[in-house]
This record gives sequence, structure tokens and C-alpha cells, in this order.
Amino acid sequence: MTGKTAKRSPVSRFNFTIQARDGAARSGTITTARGDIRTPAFMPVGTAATVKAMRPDEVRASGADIILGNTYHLMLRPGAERVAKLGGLHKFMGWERPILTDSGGYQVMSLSERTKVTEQGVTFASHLDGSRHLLSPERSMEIQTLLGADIVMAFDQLVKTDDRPDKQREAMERSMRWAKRSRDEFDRLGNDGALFGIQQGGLDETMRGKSAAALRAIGFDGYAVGGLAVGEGQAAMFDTLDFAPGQLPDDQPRYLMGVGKPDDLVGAVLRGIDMFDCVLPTRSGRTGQAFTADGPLNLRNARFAEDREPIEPGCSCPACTTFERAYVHHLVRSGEILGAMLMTQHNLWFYQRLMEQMREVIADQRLSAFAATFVDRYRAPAS
RNA sequence: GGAGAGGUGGCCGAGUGGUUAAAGGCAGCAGACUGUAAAUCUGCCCGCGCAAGCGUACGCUGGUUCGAAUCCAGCCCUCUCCA
Repeated sequence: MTGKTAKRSPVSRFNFTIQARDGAARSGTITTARGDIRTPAFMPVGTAATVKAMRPDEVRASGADIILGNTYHLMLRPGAERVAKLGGLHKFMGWERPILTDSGGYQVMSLSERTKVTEQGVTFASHLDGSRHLLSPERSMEIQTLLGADIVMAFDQLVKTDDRPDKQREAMERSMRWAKRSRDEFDRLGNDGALFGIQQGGLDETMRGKSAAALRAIGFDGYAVGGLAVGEGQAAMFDTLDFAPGQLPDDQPRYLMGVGKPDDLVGAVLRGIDMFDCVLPTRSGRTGQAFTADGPLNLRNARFAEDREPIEPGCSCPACTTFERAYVHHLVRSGEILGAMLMTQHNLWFYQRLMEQMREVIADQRLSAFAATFVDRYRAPAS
């Protein structure tokens, strides 16, 4: 059941060690040239070379070991060649730890009305100025290499789970051909980082299985479960995660892309996922939603106008140890930048603390009890 | 004292005879957000009612008209300019 080991250059220090198992769940360490990543890991999203509203040192202080960047957005602005000229993405944005870059595959879906998909690749009409840009597996690898990503994602085509079955199969099969082209170009470029393949296939076990087999035949450093959390709902996502991770190599990192809400993370770790990324803690922070162990709170709500508690009682983040809800409520309502900063900071801390707790209970084989308690409390009506 | 402009729903502000319970914005009350076109978007926002609907409503009073926020008269008030 062991996946084909990827070919790597001798200088690559990418490695995944599993330290503990608890059911399907695992906790471990991914080693990279720029530092370790503790798993299960949550990676804050820094699309445009910034985790919005946060300084890199604040992101690190929250406990993040790795962040994301985005091929499509950085290709358009400021441009991959420019970032390379300025010393690479890490230096450019002041984040010296690992960076994973998404290939632009997500934008094939989110910007689908501006794209044309062919076998060669995807032509985007820039959302900034309308100019046309071709993103192919080869160009995506080149851009991610120029950026200096520690973990490069294969270029894939993402579709919605309610798209017609034939369209879903077509997208999955094309993504597998693109995965092979991504692998070949990544190797040709001599990139000494890691390359992850992305499983597609919607909610269908057979299609997921075919996708997994295709990826394993190519060989990657890690494997992502893609194409979920695109509107199918948590129950359908969990149903898919009951089989999808098991179709991927057991001894390599498994990354569930774009997920998710706190209870999504818990359910996915329970099913064997090691890595996550999601815009929710940062975006929701900017739109007034704070995540807490007692469920999400909308700090814009009138009931917080004179609330003397911190965003989340007991939280040790800088926002919570310094400010009261009443003040954060005022900032959020007033559209003050500091409101977005404090909310984002708290949410990032909350997410990282959740991952940390899961790592600890996996080591003690107590994940299912922890998960049950967490989800009960998280979903209970706010006090 | 004279000349002019104007008074519309919490605020700003469209509307100048019927299709107007009255555009739009703001404020307010909620909701959404999942590999970020997002410091964004959506809904509600006179009262009662699940709804159909009913009742109130465009400074006040009266009038014209089948019908008035819209036309007329008087009154009250605000602002600008001149004395």
C-alpha cells in the first residue's frame, strides 16, 4: 500500500514522519529546508503575498508553521519574474518559513466566467485589467518555482460537485494528465522543493479511486484531496473523506484543500487528513465573525456593544488579552482597520490552538473523545 | 422690512396628478462567507397580520379633482441674499 516515492534532487530535505496514530488520524512532522511543519497543520492563506491584516511575525506568533501563496494572483501582480528578481516570495513578504503555493487551479473554478479551458491549459482574462494569460501545468510550475515555494501544487481543474457527471469525470481525467505534465516540468526545472498531486473525482468513490491511482503512478511528495467544500455540505464531504484519504499513500502527507470550519477540520483529521488551508479565519475576521470553542460569534451584533469579556474568554491571543468585545464591536462596526486585525489575529490563534490540541490528543489516542466534546460544544447554541 | 429657495419615512435625498407604502444612499437589525476578484455580499427595515389585506403617511388646515407627496389658498417653520 505504499505509494511510489517521488524522485527528488539530493538537496531536497522534504520528509514526512508520523509520530503518532489514533484510528485513521495521524500526527507528525513535515521537514523542509525552511523549517518543520507540525501536523495536523493549518496553513493560513496569504493569497497576494500577505495574510490579510496580519504582519508575518503575528502570523508566526499564532503558531503557524507554513502559509499559502497563490500562483494566479501573484502572476498577475506583481508578477512571478519580479518576485524572483526581488529575491523570491519569502524575502519579498518577510516570511522565512515554508510557503505552499496553490497552482491556480482554484481560480479555474472561482473565476470560471473569465476562463477558457483547453487541453493545453486555461486562458484567464485578468480580473484586474482584462489582459489574457495562459496558465498551463508548465507555466504554473515555472511560476511556483520562480516564487520559491517549498511545496508546489500540481495544476488541476476544479469543478463544482453538482456539475454534470461527465463534466466532473472529464475534469478529473484532464487533471490527471496535467498532474503528469506538472511532475515532468517540475523535475525538468530542477526544483528541489516538494510537489503535491491533487486528487479529484467529486463525491464518487470510483472516480476518486481512479484519480488516486493515477497520482500514485506518477509519484508525488504529498497528496491533496481537492474539489471538496465547494457547496456539497459537510455530510457529503465527510462521506467522501470516509474513503478518499485511504486511497492515497499512508506514509505521505494528505492535504485537504480549502477546508474549513473548525468542526470540518476535526472531522477531517479524524478521517486521516494532515494538512489544511482555508480563508475562513482571515476572511471571517474581516467580516466580523469570530471563531470560539462555543461556536462562531458575530461581533457586529448589538448584544456585544457593552460586553466586557474578551472575544473568547480564556483565549491567550494578544487581541483577547488586551481588548474587550465592546471595543472590538465598535471597531468592526466602524470599519476600522484595527477591528479586522484583531479579529483575524484571534481567529488565527483559535485555529492554531485547535490544531495543537488535536496533535496532543492524537499522541494520547484520545482524538475521538476530544472530537465529540469539541463538536458538541461548538455546535451548541451560544450562551 | 424686501427678494428668493425650501419643508418627503431615524438622517440625507429622488419623486412634481393615477403604475407611490413612496427610488437611492446612510444609520439600524440579522444572515452568509470553506485551495480569497471579498475591510465583501444578501435579507429585513411605518403599524397590525402567517398571508390576502387593513390602517396610517410626504409641515398644518382647507380646497380643486373620479383620484393629490405632486395643483390652488391660507397659516406655521427653515435657509440664502438685500436693507
